[in-house]
Amino acid sequence: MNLQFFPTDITYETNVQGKAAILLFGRSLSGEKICVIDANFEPYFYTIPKSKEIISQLQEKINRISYVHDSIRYVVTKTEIVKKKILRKEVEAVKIFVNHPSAVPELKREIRSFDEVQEIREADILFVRRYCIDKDIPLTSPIEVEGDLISRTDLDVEQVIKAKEIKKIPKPSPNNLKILAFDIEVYTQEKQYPIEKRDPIVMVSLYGNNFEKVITWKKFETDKDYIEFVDNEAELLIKFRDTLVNYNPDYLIGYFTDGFDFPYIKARSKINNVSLIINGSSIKINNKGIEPQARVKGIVHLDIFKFIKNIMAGSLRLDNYSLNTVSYEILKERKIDLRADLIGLVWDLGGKDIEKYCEYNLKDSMLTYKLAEKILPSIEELVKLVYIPPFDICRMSYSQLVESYLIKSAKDFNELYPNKPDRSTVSSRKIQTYQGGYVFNPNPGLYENIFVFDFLSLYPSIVVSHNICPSTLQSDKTQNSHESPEIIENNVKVRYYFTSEYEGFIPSVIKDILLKRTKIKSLLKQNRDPVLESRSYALKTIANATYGYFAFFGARWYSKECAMSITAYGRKYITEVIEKAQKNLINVIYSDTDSIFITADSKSKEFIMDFVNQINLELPSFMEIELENFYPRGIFVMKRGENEEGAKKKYALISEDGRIKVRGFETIRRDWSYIAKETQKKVLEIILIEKDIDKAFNYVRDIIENIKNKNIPKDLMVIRTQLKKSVEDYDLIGPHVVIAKKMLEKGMFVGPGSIIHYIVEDGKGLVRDKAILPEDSKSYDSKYYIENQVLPAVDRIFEAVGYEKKDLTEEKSQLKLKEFLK
DNA sequence: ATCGAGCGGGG
DNA sequence: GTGTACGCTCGAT
Repeated sequence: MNLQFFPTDITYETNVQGKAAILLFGRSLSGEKICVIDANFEPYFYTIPKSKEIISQLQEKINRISYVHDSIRYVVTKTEIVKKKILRKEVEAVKIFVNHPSAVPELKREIRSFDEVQEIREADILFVRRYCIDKDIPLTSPIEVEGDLISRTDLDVEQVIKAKEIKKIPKPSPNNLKILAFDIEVYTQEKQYPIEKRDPIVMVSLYGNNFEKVITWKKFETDKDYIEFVDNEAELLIKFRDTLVNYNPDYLIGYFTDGFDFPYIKARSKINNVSLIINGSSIKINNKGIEPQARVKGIVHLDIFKFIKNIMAGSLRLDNYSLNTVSYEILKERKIDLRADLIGLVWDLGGKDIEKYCEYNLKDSMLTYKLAEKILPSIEELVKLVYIPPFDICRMSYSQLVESYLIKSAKDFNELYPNKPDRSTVSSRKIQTYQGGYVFNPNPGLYENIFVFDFLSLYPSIVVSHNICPSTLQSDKTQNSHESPEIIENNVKVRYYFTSEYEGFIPSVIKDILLKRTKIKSLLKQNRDPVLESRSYALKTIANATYGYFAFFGARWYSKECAMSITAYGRKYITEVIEKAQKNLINVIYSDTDSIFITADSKSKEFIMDFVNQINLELPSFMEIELENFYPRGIFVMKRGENEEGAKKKYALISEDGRIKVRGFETIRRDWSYIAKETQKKVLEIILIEKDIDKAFNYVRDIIENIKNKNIPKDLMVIRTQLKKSVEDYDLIGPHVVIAKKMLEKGMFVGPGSIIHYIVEDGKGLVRDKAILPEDSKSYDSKYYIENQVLPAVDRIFEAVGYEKKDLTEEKSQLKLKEFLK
């Protein structure tokens, strides 16, 4: 039979012959959920001999490899001698085919030890990724399969096809993929976070196209027909699984579901002794790295928080990335305002109030669904560009995206992609520093009418126009080579040279991206098209990350010389713009790498936009500056001349709609006391909204006075820290560990995950010696709260507007204020 | 100065 | 899973 479908998820299994077979899950054009199994693909990798002459000898030796380990056979099935390129130079390599993906790491170790071998290449690409690239199958775009229907009772799909042949349909068409969003609510004690071992899941919501459901296990009177009651948590879990499989979405969307919901569901399933099998497999939490990932076989689980945080945060510039904040920014819609830590109370009380939490639960899923509708097209465009499955694209960082795109592109250039750097290389790269982007530090202070411009394609266009690439870097200057601006390296002035004889691998990849984007943008000028907008976004995302990639310590195509040359050109271009602005009497207050902040002063918005348009006409092709936003007021706290590497960039801006954007102030964290967080927030508000520095100053002095006189309620003095492991496992005893021990002695429940609340009391010694349970505390250490909490949160702000730290603490220093106001 | 530990997101 | 894992800040030592 012959079938067209949109593949969404890819994995592999080992069949009865001991061979790997690819499983492609997806949706047919007629809307059925299907699985295509393709056993016609073999793993392979390359080795490069020390010299050309011994290549046949090496090939012979490799052909004979075969061994058994733990009763698994690892065999070289075939070898070929092939011509490849490394940084544009031709090499001969042995292409080694093996019987199974797991044979690759085994056999590569063996072959690497041969005397004839220079190095191993391309032995670390995932089998499924290799398949997508070699067979030219980008997921989510239409595929045609020729094959036979087979029966697979373990798979929750409508059809399973064993593929004979599979190929991409070149004509793009919009997909018909189904989205379902979900969210759980967990029994929570007041002012605490839930603990897996103790607190059950009380409800779960699911939201799709014309589909809404909340499952909960405590009955109450309700006329909401989306609420479904079950008897207990175990049934809730089973109902969740069944609802999911019945709806059978292609994408299952959540918000921080990798880090919270799925690990929680998994843990509670174990406690309730229920197994949630989907497509013959349980939910897998990959916990090996720092951040867990939750995988459901055959359904693409996307934690959109990851994509927002890793990829979109740079352009969103929000001060936190909670569902509420992000929804408000993107959808202009907020969460229902309910305290999540009171669920436990309401649940125990029972009755109609639980309904409010059902609505709250559903709203979270709905917001997540709506965010996915906005974001998914961009993820899908990246999937088609980079040839990585949506599951991985959603969780990738910028550098991984760029690297994956380069690996995919390497095939078109017959390039062998480089190996990853080893540990020692990584650590030596980490300590390397060099001149970065140009930073124009402002004089600290309060500014009005601020325009922010971004110099977006600055670095990618430099890469293209000056052919900057590890493959074009020359040891000496030659005729017609590109010469970088002067760079200071280890106190010596140097320049780098890049050949113009041929186009480098990376510049031509980036040029292709920029050309495609230019074409799309001109189409977009005629007609608005959400798909093209997403494509443009995807192209921009990759292009803008190239510079950072050259300088990233883990990069395969790392090049300090390239990175330095790019920033050197960048400094040249951005300082030229700054100089032109100043010639036009436009006041530049701040600039960092690729953004420029100016104040309008008496200039009209038209004047400034005209200036920007003029700059864009003069800039080389692809380069342009765009208006990022306008801010009526902003406060900058760094000093001009304080331009050393890594200097913290701190500023706060208020936009026309009254929202405050904060950069570089770190007090949104849980482990600061409320008094510190509140004071900082208030100070920024008074300065930015009320424009009253005087008032802000006196506000802080009052707070400090009140702390000294012990007039602050002790609730505001509480510091919260989470216990991450059992108390006996700690080597380093911090204040929260001491308190946890005390709580255990008192017979209170404390375990990994508990939030420990404490107050720092008067006394001698370390902070931990002074830490005390809030209910036992009679007073608090004023000095600690003033000097370690409140002042660090606000002192730089006041320095920016002309005060010193001591002005805040010393008795009566109104003089300074008067001086400043003159 | 170095190192362990927690934060974020989630409830 | 043909694999690797964040970047920063504070307190203790």
